[in-house]
Amino acid sequence: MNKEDQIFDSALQLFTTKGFHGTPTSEIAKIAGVANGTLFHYFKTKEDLINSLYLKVKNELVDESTKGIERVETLKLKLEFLWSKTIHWAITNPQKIFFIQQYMYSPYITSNTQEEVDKIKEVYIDLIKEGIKNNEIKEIPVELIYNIAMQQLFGMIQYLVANPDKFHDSEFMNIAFNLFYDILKKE
Amino acid sequence: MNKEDQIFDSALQLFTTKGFHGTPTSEIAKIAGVANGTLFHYFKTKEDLINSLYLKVKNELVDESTKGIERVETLKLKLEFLWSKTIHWAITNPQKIFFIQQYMYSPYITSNTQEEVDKIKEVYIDLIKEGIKNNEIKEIPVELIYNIAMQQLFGMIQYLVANPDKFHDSEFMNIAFNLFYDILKKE
DNA sequence: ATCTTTGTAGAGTGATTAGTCAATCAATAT
DNA sequence: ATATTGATTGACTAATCACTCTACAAAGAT
Repeated sequence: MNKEDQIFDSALQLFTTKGFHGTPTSEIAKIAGVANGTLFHYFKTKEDLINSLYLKVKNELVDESTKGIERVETLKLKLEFLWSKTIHWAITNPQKIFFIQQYMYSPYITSNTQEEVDKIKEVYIDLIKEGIKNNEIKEIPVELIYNIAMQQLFGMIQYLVANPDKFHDSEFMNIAFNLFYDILKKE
Repeated sequence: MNKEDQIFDSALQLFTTKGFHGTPTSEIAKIAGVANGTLFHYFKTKEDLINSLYLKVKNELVDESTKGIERVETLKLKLEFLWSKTIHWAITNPQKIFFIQQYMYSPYITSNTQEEVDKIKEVYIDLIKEGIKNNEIKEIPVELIYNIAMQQLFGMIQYLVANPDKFHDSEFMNIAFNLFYDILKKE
């Protein structure tokens, strides 16, 4: 693994467990196995590091959850695909989802980064818009549906991280998905 | 206002805009209009301060949203009562809800504080349990329903803070509540 | 072969900060 | 009156930290 990724990994771990200003760059470098100065070769400032990390993790989440979705036919199946892929990614990367939850409202994430993140989420927004147009999703402001659905999904993930056995209970997962789908679908 | 509350106010404002370690205690004291030493008379450490603040704000949220609920008759009306009271409180105290969202997953909040917070939320849990017993709420693990409902509510609040005019659109608010109620209610 | 760019190191620095401390001050009790 | 307790102050300190700087190594480019 290259040094940049080693720094990312180390920063992810430390920022989630000790907070942004609670983590010295020297410790990030140490855990990453590089010199302090090397960190500043790859990232101009500590803020630059956390912003790059946030963007990277968000991108990974979207990429992982949408990879292969074009082969899925109906909207409902697409939503189920996204829903379960996201949960799967979250369960296997609890540190990353925890990082997102912790820093999505943080002042260390600049508005510039937030704008970049907003661009990424267009994939989801487009899907919702299409669903509304085809009369499959409720006619409610897209931003609202997106917010509610995302937050609800986070709530589900939280529960599954605390109760991992449920993740393999397919009956449960089916009910769980419908909890998600029912708020979106037009009856 | 007493000095302790002045410190709380100042800390709330600074922690949300500059982060925990991003805010010097000296600045908290300055904005609060007290001496640096006074802060440490009321709070043993800076961590003690943010934990006390978190507990205080969470308590306020629950108190404000449940005040007067005993006079409401049906479960559905109780839920609507809670839902709209919470939103109202959030809209009039955006700084506080922002603080909660930002620090609920933060490592600065000790597990001790989290336990205290868990005790407070029992009010909501009891209501859900009662609803399940009376066949009015879906038979799904209480923790899950609570998580999902809360997170969804946060999503709604986020949207309303960004679109404040919608808050006075009663038709919209009605649809919005049903978005919340539908995931809970047993059909 | 020589030059240029890029990566890596880690000691050093100037600035900042959480928390202490000794000294008053105010209020209440005895 | 006197003692006791708690409130308040702000200068001080020991430690820490983000970032710089200089030096050197490796790898391409010419």
